[in-house]
This record gives sequence, structure tokens and C-alpha cells, in this order.
Amino acid sequence: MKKMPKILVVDDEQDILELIRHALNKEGFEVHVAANGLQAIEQAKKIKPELILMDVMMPVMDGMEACRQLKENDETSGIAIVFLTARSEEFAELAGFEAGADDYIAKPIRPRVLLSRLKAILRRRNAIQSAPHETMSFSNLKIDRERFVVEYNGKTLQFPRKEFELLSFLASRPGRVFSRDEILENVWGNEVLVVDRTIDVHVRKIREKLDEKFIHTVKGVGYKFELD
Amino acid sequence: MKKMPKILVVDDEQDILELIRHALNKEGFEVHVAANGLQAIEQAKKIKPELILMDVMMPVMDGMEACRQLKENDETSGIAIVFLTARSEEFAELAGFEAGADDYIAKPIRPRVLLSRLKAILRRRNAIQSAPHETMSFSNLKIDRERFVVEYNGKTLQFPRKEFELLSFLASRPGRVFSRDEILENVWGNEVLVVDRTIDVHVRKIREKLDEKFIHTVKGVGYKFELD
DNA sequence: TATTAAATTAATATTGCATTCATAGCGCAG
DNA sequence: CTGCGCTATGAATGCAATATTAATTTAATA
Repeated sequence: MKKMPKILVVDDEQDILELIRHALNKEGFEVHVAANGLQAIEQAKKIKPELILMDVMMPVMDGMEACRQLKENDETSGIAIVFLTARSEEFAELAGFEAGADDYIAKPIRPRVLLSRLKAILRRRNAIQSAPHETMSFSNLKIDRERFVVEYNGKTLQFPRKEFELLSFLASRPGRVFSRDEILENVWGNEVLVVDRTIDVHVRKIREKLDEKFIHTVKGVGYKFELD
Repeated sequence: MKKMPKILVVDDEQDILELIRHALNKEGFEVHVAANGLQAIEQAKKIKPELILMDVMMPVMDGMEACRQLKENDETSGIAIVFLTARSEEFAELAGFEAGADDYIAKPIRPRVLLSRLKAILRRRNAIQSAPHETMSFSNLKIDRERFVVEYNGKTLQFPRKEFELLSFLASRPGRVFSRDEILENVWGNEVLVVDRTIDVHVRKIREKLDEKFIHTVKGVGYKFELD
């Protein structure tokens, strides 16, 4: 079994704490809890979680202050911090990002959203830590994720965002076929509703720019990236 | 026509039931209904829907309890469950989350929102549980489910979907004879009405591509995959 | 806010496959 | 040898999946 990430959940409401704990546990996370900012900092130093999910409003020390202190300390500055806020506007006012937060989730909590956001953040973290693959190179094609450009036959091409992301997603695993559902999940993300013909249109645009090469249709299944 | 997902809608209020049923029907879903938790469980076992859309508050057995029982049963644990809640009450949502719900939708119901949420959840399901991608290797034949190609004598061959699925089904248990009924069950799925001569035609096509090797006829019984 | 680009949907054309059909072949029982 | 039950084969058909183009909505930028 793969080692599952540790998550520290911080909230002063016992009920919510318990429920979140239980839910995350069921997904396989190693969950720890704390009831306020002070406890959170203490716990964080001890167990070194990958991520802290923290309510903003708490007694003793609120989430914002706890976040600042965690980000200042070398031991804990690498931990991703996600806030729970009553409403999304509130977050902007409270300037959570300035305090160093990585993301926030607005209450009321939507189960799917919570899980997928946490997973997305963890994934991104891992990707950043362990992927020197920022740019992908093939014979006459280079996908430079850092500069956000594609070099094809020596020429540098600017791709619109979706096209670029679609291409680099497919190219991330050459040969492997992805269904439209998989593509929507990975390139578009969770809450988006787009008709799947949309993908076809983007594929078409990419093909135009890359002379019909690289992206192949597997009828009834999906698309794949492959060198000829 | 592509096989549309089955959705079971559970609510004790007849009006709402009808409203939802109508909206989902129009989108092409196959809609079934139940009036309470008990009926829901019963129905779920019978028709195996992809998703259950269920009110929390119901007589006889409420949604929360029904959800727990559905998630405990192996037959039904894979079904996505979405709650209808009267108001976005945080606690109820989290409780539902714990009970194993996939999402919830707050009343009053807006058909558009309902549809897009349901579609998103179904898409996610498809994306995640997409068929096992293991590849099967034999002496001079490789069936690569990930790339959706067959390698035969070093040459890479593109197979149409049905041919590919038929071949990989037979090859999943080399030597074992499958009756046409078994093949239809597994490759076509029990919903589809297809004359069984269809299988013969696909077998023929596969044989052409693989030089009459691998697939053998057992007269009066069926077909089997076997190395010579 | 006007202007332009990009993303998405909608509308239509095209193609590749799955399926059926019609017919021929094979092996076996009588 | 003949008739029956099965499978093989090739060709014809209908339709579902994709390609393509145009139109519309959304987002970005000046």
C-alpha cells in the first residue's frame, strides 16, 4: 500500500471535526485533529503533515495567525494550508493568501469538492516536488510547460490555454489512450460542465498547428498522443 | 444509441418525483423511482442504477440510513449517491458525507443545476473506474489495453473497438471455451440485443489480422483463444 | 467600454464500424 | 449420398462517433 498523506484538520466545532476526520479516514488519509491555532502549530511540528485543513474562526488563536506562524517556521513552512471559510468573499477580505494559504474551501462544504480539492493540492505539491518533467521533449516537438510554449520543427508556437493543457496532458503519457471522460476530468477539472464535443474542437485546432501529427483518434474510445 | 445511465430517484413527495423524472428523462436518462429508503434499497439491488438521487427526509426509512445500508452492501456499494437536502445545512451535509454520499444538492431544485451536477458525478465515475488497463503478453502477441493496440510479430495493429474487446476477452482466459451467450454477456453487455452471428463476423475479422491463429472454433459450443 | 481572442456550443457532413443478410461450406447422422 | 445443423465468408446497410465549419458565449486586454 502506498503511503497515504497525513492531514491535520483544525476546527473548534467537535461535530464537524469528527465528521471530516471520519470521511477523510475512509479515503485512506492519515488524519490528525486539533481544536485551535495553538494546538495546530504544536501538532504540525510533531507529525509533519502534508496538508492542514483549518477553520479561520477559532478561539485561542485563529487560523490566519496560525497560518502566518506556520509559514514563518522553517520546519513547517512547506506544509500546504487550506482554509475553511464561511463565505468566499470573506477570504479575500481576510487576505488569507497573504498569510500564505494555498487554497480555501467555502462553507457549506460540498463532499466532492472537499475531497477533490485536497487531492488536487496534494497532487500538485507532489508534482512540483518530484517532477523534473516540466518540459517534455520529443523528436521535433517540445512542450515547455514553464514558458507555456510549444516548439515544433524549431518554430516556437503560442498555444491558447486549453489547447496547451490538452496537448500536454495527452503527451504526458505517450501512447496511452484517454477516454473523453478522463480528459474532461484531468484537463477541465471537477465542477465544469462542458459537452464532450468540445474536446474534438480543441483537438482539431491542435492538429492544424502540428500538421495533423501526434494526436490520434481511437474511435469509440478516445484520443492518444503518439509519434508516428 | 449509446447506453444511457440509469438513475434512481427517491422522494416521498410525488410532485418533486415527477418533476425530476421529467427533467432527467428529457436528457435521455433511464429514470426509476422509489418513495422511501426501503423501496430504494430494494430497487437498487434489482436495477443496479449508476446513481441514486435521494431526499434525506422520508418516512419509513430516511435517506441517511438507506445510504449507509447501500454502502455496506457489496452489490450496491459502487452506486453513486446524491442527497437532496432541504437547506444547505452544514451538519446534514457532513453527516451525509460520512454516510458515504458523493454529493448533495440543495432544494429548491433548479433543473439546470441538477443536471450538470449529476453529469459531473457520472463523468467522474466513468473516468475513475475505467476498465483495467493491464496488458496481456503471449509469445508473439501482445494485447495492450492501455494503448488499445495489438502487437503481432513486432507489428503494431489498430483494432476496432469490438474486435479488440472480443479478442482481449477471449485472451483473458487462454484455453477456456466461451459460449456465444457468455461472450455476449461480457463483451456486449446484457442490455444489448444482438444476433449471435455477429460474433462470428468479428472473429473472422480478427482471424484475418492475426493469420487465422489464436482463435479456435469449438463447434456447437463456442470459441476459445489458444496458442498453437 | 469597446475590441479581440478564446472557449464552447450548435449544426452539418463524413466516415468507420457494427450488424445483418444471403449464401456457401463443412462434418456428421442416418 | 443426402439432409440437417452448424460455422465461414463477403457484401450491403444503417447508424453512431467523429470531423469540420460556423455561430455564439465567455474571458481577457486595452
